[in-house]
Parts: sequence; C-alpha cells; structure tokens
Amino acid sequence: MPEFIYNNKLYYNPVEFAMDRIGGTWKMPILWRLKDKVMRYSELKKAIPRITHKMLTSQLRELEEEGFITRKVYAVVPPKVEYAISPRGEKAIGIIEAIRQYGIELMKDFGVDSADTKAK
Amino acid sequence: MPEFIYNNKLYYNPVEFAMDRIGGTWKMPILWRLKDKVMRYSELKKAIPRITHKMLTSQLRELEEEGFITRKVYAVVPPKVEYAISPRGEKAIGIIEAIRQYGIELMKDFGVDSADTKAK
DNA sequence: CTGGATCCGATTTGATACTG
DNA sequence: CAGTATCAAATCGGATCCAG
Repeated sequence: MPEFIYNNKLYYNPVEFAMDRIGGTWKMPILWRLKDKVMRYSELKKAIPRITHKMLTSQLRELEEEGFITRKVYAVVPPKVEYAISPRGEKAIGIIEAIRQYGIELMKDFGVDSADTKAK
Repeated sequence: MPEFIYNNKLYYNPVEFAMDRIGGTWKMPILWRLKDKVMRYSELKKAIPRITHKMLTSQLRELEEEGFITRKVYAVVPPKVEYAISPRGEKAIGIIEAIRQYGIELMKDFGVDSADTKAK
C-alpha cells in the first residue's frame, strides 16, 4: 500500500489523491464544460444552474491553483474573466469520460432513468 | 444535461451518481481489497489500518445495501462475518483501476512520490 | 468478533450582504 | 460582471461505551 504526503495531507493510495484533485460534487462538471470551449464565469454559472456562487468561485480557485484550468482577466468594465482548460485538465477529461460511462451503466443497473425527473 | 432522482436525492449527471455510490474516502479501498478474496471484518480492519470502526462499518453497510458486496454471517461464537464482492461490485473494479492509473499519472505530473513518507 | 448508538468537534456548504 | 467576507446550517468523522 503506497503512502505519501502532499500539501500536508497524508494519502494512502493514488485513487484518493486523484479524487482529492478532481472529485467532489462540482469539479468534474466544471472541467467537463470547459472541455472544448472557453467560458466566462457567468456562462459557467448558467451552465451549472444549481451550483451556488460560493461553490463555483471556490471550486474554480482550487482547479486553477492546482493547474487544471487557467484564468484570464480582461481589464475592462464591467470585468470579463475567461476560464479555459489546461493541458493537465485535458488529461482529466479521459477519466471523467470513463467515470461518466460507468455511471450510465450503473444507472441502468439500478433501473434509474434520467426521464424520471421530467416525468414528475 | 440529464437530471434524475434516486433515493430522494436529485442528481445532475452520471458522474455524480457513480461517485455517490463508490466515492468517498473508503469505498474504493474496500472494494479493491475484496477484488479477489473474501474477507472478514477484522481482516479488512487490519488491511486498512487507519479506517475507524465507525467508518468501516458504515461504509460496509452502504456497500451492502447498494449491492456492491455481500455479507455472510456464520452462526458461531464468537461471530464470524465474511464480506465478498458481488457482480455489481466487480463491475466497479474496472473503473477503480482506471482511476488508480490516472491517479498515478497525476502524482507523477505533480511530482509526488510515494517514497516521500518512508523517506521521512 | 462484530456492530450498533451516542456525543461532540471539525469541516463543508448555503444564504446573504458588500465591493470595484 | 466577478469576486470576497461573514454567519449559520448541515454533514462528516472520531472517540467512546454498550451488547450479543
């Protein structure tokens, strides 16, 4: 069993390390949306409607600090800030796609249908 | 963007659904250890030393309730309980392996080495 | 040996107000 | 438009005790 320290935190395996970088409720959805286009803060906010302002901001900060996305500020009024995926972020897209496929299979296995909500 | 309800919780995408099933700090490590062998509670506890009693039991319960593992109780004194991976759990092993590989790549990318701890 | 229950502190998240 | 700060609510996790 590997065991290592990163950023003052003790990790026990690579899975835990990876999930700490791109896991959580919002990071993968954010990266996924930046997959093939640059987006402004407000566009991301609209694209992920239920995320709160605080969570979107904090998750973007963390993704930026760890090099998965880049942040470009335009010196205009009102402010314009564009977020784009970085090479490191692009490497994450593959595993996100894999998890996504697994999730779809799992949903079938559980008999969950994405039409359920609309049906309500 | 798909959107559906499972177990009274609203999900926005398959990734979130999958991570709610097998995510968190301990579920993948548990499934991973049951990959190719049946294990007793105490064996799991030893194999994942830093997990607490409370977390191990609660995570085993959830994995069992959602069909990723099976639980077999022997009517003996003292009690003997064996946990084994189920077909649904076996399907999870593939994605865990993929995440593991990604995690290893990510660690290299970050310059993290599993020898760090031992070096200390 | 296995596991449930309780207490409690720590961490996370949401709502809201404020700023250039 | 984008972002920060603050407070409160909710969730999570660890330690501990009891039980068959």
